[in-house]
Amino acid sequence: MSIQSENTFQAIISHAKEYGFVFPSSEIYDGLSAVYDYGPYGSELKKNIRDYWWKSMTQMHENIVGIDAAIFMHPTIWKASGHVDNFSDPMIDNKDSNKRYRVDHLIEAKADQLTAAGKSEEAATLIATMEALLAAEDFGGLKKLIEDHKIVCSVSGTGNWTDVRQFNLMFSTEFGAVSDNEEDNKVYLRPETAQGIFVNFLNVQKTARMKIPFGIAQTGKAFRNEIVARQFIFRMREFEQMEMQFFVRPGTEGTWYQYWKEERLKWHLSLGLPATKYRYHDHVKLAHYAKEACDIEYEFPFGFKEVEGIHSRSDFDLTQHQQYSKKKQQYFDNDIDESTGKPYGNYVPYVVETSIGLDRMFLLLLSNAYEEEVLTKEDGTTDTRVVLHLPAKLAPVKLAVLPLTKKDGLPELAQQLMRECKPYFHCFYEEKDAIGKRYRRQDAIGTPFCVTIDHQTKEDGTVTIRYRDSMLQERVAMSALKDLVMKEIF
RNA sequence: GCGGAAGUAGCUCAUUUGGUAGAGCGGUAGCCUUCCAAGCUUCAGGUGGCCGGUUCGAGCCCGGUCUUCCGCUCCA
Repeated sequence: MSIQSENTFQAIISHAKEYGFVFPSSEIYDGLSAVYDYGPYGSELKKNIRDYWWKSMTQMHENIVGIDAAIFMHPTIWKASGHVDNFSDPMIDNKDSNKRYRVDHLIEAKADQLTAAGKSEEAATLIATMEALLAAEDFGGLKKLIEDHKIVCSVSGTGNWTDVRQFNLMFSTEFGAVSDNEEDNKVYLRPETAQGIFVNFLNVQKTARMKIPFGIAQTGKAFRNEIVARQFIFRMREFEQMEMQFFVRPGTEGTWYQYWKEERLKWHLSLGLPATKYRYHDHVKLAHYAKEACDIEYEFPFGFKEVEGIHSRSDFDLTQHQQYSKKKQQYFDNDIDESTGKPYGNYVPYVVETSIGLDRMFLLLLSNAYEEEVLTKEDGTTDTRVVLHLPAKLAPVKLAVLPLTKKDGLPELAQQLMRECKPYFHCFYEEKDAIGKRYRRQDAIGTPFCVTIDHQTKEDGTVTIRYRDSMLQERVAMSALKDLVMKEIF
């Protein structure tokens, strides 16, 4: 029985803070908007998710290898990828309708009106002025131009505008200590990890002697200067991605797209997460690089939201890099094409991408795990416990070792068990407070197994293992414990 | 970015019209107990988000700012 209150999300955020999973960044300085830090248990959980993903990609697929590319990359990469151009347009908002316009679209529409009214000369002047101002990045001038021509919002009909702003979602900084010209030294913090894979495509293919089809996996931080970043760690300005780019022969991308679409959902379900909380969302409107795209969505407390994306990116990225870098990004395919009897030969591979947000996966697990459970005690009274039903293989702490008392040599036996298990998985030792209280503390951080050492342990070498989800207890040999836990977390 | 709401101890919240802040839970140290948050004792923890204004006096009134949540917008 669970209390699914409407404040579940709030409760999860509080719990994450109270038990050392997630803290607001720079909290003693009032925090930094949409930036969060992971605490002792949070960093363990996050690392476990990352490791599980990494292993499922690289270790479990012989044709997938990993890399770890730098966050700084050559500025031209972002021109080639389309990130610079697609987000360099100045925008303006109407304060009454809250509708946002691209400044050039707004002014061009006005020019069209003028032309239609027979004032084509005025229209031409307007366009020329606009282009000069855009080239000079004179945002004040652009706003004035809009106001001077009494351009109004088509929804509200008013000319109540905000200032003109440039919404580039990439963070930039200067590269190198001495700078004569800021633009020359401008570098971006990567807005996605994928490009680090694309630009290393040939390095990896050659050195790891990979044959198509093959994949390159990477986890790492990415940065986006989101206009609105909210919902706890769901949308942050600094976040971590786990991406895999799968390079395939042109013409086979549809099959591989289907394959990874299904494979990735299976990965989620392999963690024991409920299928009913998942759904696919196929994209109708596609990004500039995409051929096919879908999201794997999960039902968070605030609704169905994207956790992972699977995109068929065609040869867009490699072709762009080939063009901008003037280095061929081709692969020679020695396999025989049955229709011609000859090798497939040189081509730019197509790419199917799987891209999952690590922080979103973290929030997903926390949302799924959190429960305020009502317990009915033997005397009929009720009690509640807060428990995180995290998958055992991802839990920050796997085993809590708890001597029933701190006397009679029980701590010594418990320490012996600690020494035995510590090298294999994360253990936690505690002898303070009543046993029930210690169980509850472990429930709150999602520890799947607690072990109690009592007086009987001294006589027959058995201990009590207590399971987090069922709260059931069993007597098992202390010597069997390590293997018992190992079996559950692998 | 626009609109709405909120910010008091680690968490959840009190503090009746302005008079220099309390509780429960949690934490800590110890006693006692020993299989599901028992009890007793000890201690720690807040310049009321921050800055300014009004006032003899501000957690409370006013302005600004930061942060968070909700709706809209955005999300290559």
